[in-house]
Amino acid sequence: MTYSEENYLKVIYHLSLASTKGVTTNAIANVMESKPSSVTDMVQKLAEKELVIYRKYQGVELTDQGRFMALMIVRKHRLWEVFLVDKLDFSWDEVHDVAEQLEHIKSEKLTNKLDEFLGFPTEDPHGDPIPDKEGKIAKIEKQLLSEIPAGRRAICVGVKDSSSTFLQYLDKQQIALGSTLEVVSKEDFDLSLTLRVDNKEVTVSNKIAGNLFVKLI
Amino acid sequence: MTYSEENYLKVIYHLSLASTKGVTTNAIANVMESKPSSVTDMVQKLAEKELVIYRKYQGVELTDQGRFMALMIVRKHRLWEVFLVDKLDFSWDEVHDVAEQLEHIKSEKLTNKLDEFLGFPTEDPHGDPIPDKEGKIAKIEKQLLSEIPAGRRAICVGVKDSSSTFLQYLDKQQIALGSTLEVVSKEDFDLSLTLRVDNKEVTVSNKIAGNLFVKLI
DNA sequence: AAATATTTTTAGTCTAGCCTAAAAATAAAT
DNA sequence: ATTTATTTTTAGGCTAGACTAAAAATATTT
Repeated sequence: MTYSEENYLKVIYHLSLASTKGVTTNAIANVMESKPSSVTDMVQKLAEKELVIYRKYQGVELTDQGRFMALMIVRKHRLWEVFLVDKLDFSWDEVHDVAEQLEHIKSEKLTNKLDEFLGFPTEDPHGDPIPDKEGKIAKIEKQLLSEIPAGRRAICVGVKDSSSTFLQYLDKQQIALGSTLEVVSKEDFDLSLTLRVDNKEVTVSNKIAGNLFVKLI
Repeated sequence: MTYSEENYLKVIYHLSLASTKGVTTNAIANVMESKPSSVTDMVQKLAEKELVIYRKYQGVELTDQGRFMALMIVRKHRLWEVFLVDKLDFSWDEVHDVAEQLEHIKSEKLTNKLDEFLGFPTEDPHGDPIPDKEGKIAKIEKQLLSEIPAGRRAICVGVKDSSSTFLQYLDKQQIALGSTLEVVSKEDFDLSLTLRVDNKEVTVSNKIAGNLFVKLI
């Protein structure tokens, strides 16, 4: 498996979570910042290796083998993120690019020893679940903050967007994983929310609330 | 810098330690398990980038910039080896291949945080010195066991060959870094040595003794 | 010093992974 | 149901980094 093939599998995996149908050439090209024609080439190669099922003009789906490989890459990515934050004191908005490189290191032993060293974490610093060595993912119950009605309280458990601009915004508002948020009120006009966090009131837009995962309490 | 360019720089660095003259095309090709013609190509490319000085038929030398880059790769390689052994419980004969991959991860912050996390080690698990962030290497005084006369005692401080077969041989003889070795006798015929290690006598060939670095005590 | 052997470079191929431009298939709109 | 727009694929190129085979330079013998 080349570096590039691994990236394709990973992207197809992430896109296939969002839709039940086949993942389209265009969707892959957008995420990879490449061209649809390049995607067609690679997808045909992956199909020959039986990592994806490809039907012309219909998009691709992962085979069991392909999904497992994608899960192992996601596993490595998220374990390394935990390492960077927990052991090396990186902040949660700095880890992505480095983990993007580390996820390609090939050594099952390394991955599993790292997992052990970190205490078998089940979630990465953004609240995303970490597949175990069999590829199993512990289901996390969560909903978007934007779906919580006024008056309810919830704990912040994850982010949908993990871009550094969004994460830094949350830092500025002192919202972190584990923070308790009370939805004080919801504005009908723009669906913005007023929250109580650490006894301070903060107003966040609907866009923000639509990128924050919470668990009702 | 590509993965491949980094590997060339690293190999040229290691070869240039062994000889004062330019590093030859053939020597590089042998280490890289590639062909001399491929080396010529790459070396010309590195020369254009001013990482090496290249004179046709005369071999190459690293420029200051090239040497620094090579040192940073060696630094990463050795730091990761320490990580694998000290934190993840790898044995010293298992780390090379994984470190060979990890050395290419590009993040100064990661390298320096890792260095700190490990307690700023000065040597890797094979006794090789770790360059600091400026590229400085602490000079380690050491000599080959084969040069020690009978009757003297020395501490094992490093290995010249770090192939897993050699390292596993040392494990079997219970010789580790830090072990105290007493040269009981030296055979004139084949230059083999009889050593006392942990109150046990062991005989090692001249080839073994020529790959073990020690410090007299 | 000339002849031979070795090393190194050049010239021309090949593959992976990308690209552009054009053709073909599918989807949307009238 | 055509026409138009969009998406996807095909065809043909390009570059990095490897290769082989042949030519050129250097080293070694005699």
